[in-house]
Amino acid sequence: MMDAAACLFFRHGLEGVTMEAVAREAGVSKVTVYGHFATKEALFGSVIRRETENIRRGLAKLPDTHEGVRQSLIEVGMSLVHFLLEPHVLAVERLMNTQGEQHPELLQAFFEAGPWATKQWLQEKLEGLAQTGHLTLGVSTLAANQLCSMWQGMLVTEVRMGVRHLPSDEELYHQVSSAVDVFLAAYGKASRDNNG
Amino acid sequence: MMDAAACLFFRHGLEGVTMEAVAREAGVSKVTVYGHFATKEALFGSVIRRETENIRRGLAKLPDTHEGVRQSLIEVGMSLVHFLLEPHVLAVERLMNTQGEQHPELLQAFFEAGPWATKQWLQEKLEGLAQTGHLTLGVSTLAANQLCSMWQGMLVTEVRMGVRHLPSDEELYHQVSSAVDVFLAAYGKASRDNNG
DNA sequence: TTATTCTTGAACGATACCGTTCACTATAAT
DNA sequence: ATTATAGTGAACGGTATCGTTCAAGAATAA
Repeated sequence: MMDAAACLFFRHGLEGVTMEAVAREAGVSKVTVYGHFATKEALFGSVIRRETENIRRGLAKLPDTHEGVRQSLIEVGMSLVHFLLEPHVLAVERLMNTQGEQHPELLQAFFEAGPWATKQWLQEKLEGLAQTGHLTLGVSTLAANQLCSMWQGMLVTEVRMGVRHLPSDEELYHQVSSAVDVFLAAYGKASRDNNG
Repeated sequence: MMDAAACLFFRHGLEGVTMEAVAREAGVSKVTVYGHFATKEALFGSVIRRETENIRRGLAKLPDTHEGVRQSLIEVGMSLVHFLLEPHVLAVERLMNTQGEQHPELLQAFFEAGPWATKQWLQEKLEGLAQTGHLTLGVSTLAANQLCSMWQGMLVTEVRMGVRHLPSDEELYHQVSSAVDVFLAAYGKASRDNNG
């Protein structure tokens, strides 16, 4: 039943979905829907919270880093961008873009489970690599931000907004590996100055 | 009258605005509004096209690059991010995020006048700097994308979505200049390998 | 069997908004 | 003065959706 709602919200947005449509899609009666969710907003909130939790779990599965720094960062970057391009994730991002203003708590929770958690996680990984001498970081929070931003580039946004198709794996690899190389040119072990 | 509509659309989105509200805000009668715009969609389209044109003009005013590459790129980056953080620009981005699916032509026009024009412009500037020997580029389209992405980081998105306040000028300068330094570490004149 | 719970279809009142119509007014040009 | 142009307020029909109610059916537990 929440599956049905999620599916419809993903396709038509909050305002584009009728409680009757949810009921129909779920194969139940409208009264039953109202029996479980007092209002449409409540249903929407439940759906978003579930998907947010889903994102949290997905991000927790990002591959760990190891000593082969370049290869390692490329793997993480590919996994991350791949994940961000999954239909469910794109859909939740779209929904938060459209409904975030009306639902600040959901928006906050989404950011904490998604972008901010990712950045925090990456930052800690980078600091770890720096402490073992595999990187020469400046401000780690800036570095994580930069790497994340370059990994995604304009790609994720363009796909999310529907002005671009999904990239091929080669294209994605190009973008991610090039980002890692730029990153390592600045923060790699042998970098001469680390802009500080 | 379009000013009134723009103001309301910016605040409440397309669906959140009534033609009567537009009429009231503009200080005219609803019939008059319908006299100028056959339907609400038409009015919305006109507003968006006007604002898109406004963005195009704003981006055309970005400072030119010069031989002091680092300083130059910092200036451009600061100008760009400053511009992207202007309320009108943020508002249009928000609207395109929410209504882009329903209005593909407007969305396309917005991207061509905004993000894509910016990237194209930057790419040409970078190529110019490379030809005069001030940069050692790899794939110029990747490089422009990376620089743009690092300049903005997660900042613009966070502000647009309302989970963050406007940054101070110092904070912005930190982000932009650090991005330029990373960029130059990879593509600067004296870079050893330019990740090819 | 009986009682309880959950579900169902259908209909309802209330509200909101769209886009239109109509009869009327004001302003300005010819 | 007459005509044209543009605007005005008020009301209308139509449609859509919300959240609720009601009488009745099906399944489950005691």
